[in-house]
Amino acid sequence: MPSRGKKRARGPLKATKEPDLKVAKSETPEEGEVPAVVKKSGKINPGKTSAGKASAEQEGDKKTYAHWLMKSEPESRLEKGVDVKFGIEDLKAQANQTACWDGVRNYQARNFLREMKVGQTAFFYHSNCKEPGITGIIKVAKEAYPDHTQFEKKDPHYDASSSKENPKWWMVDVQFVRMTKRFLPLAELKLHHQAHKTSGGPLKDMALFTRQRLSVQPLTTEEFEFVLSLEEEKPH
DNA sequence: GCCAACGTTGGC
DNA sequence: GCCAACGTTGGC
Repeated sequence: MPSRGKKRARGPLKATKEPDLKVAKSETPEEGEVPAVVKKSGKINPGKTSAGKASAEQEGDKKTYAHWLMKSEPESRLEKGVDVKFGIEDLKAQANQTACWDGVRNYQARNFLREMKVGQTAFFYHSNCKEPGITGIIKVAKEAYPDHTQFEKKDPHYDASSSKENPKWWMVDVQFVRMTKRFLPLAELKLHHQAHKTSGGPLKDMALFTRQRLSVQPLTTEEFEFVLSLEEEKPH
């Protein structure tokens, strides 16, 4: 498997301690949630209901997702002396066209990784590059398990504060499914997002724009299908 | 390369 | 527990 090119790190390499279950902040390890989307049942949380994020959906359960968007950098960039480049071509080059999605160091993204189920599909998004956008489709090949790179001192994503007994960071395996029929540029997606904000269209709340720096994000079925439908359209 | 957005850290 | 300083993400 891949032990080379890796996805992007994201996040603090130094986090000191896991805020475990303390506050209901959205990135709290176990309770992280997507503010824009829904809240969990009335268990923990509150403290301060507030915040206006009134959450949608009902009170009962946490919203679940079947589609995702995962960002990775297709162009070389050194992080602590290690190249973190991992574009879709790099995924295709792996045995079985499968790789582990290591290096995620953001609690909210980590929590989404843990929600993923085998067989679910995700868009492979190229970030921090000449042409940012969606380039292909991948699927979850293995559910979340501890990210080994957090224990490797040489790895750019090493985290001294984590332990094997209680790993802080997780990853999934993903497998290449296909390239999108055409590259779907960020700029084009953004045009739709903007238009949908007024028209109420499917991309009005897309996480790519509302949760800007999140490297692993969920899509609703409506969002996923709308984006897929763009494959058939003319480039914008 | 610049820099806005935003998550994390740590002083108080 | 607030919040300013700091560091990272990632488009442009």
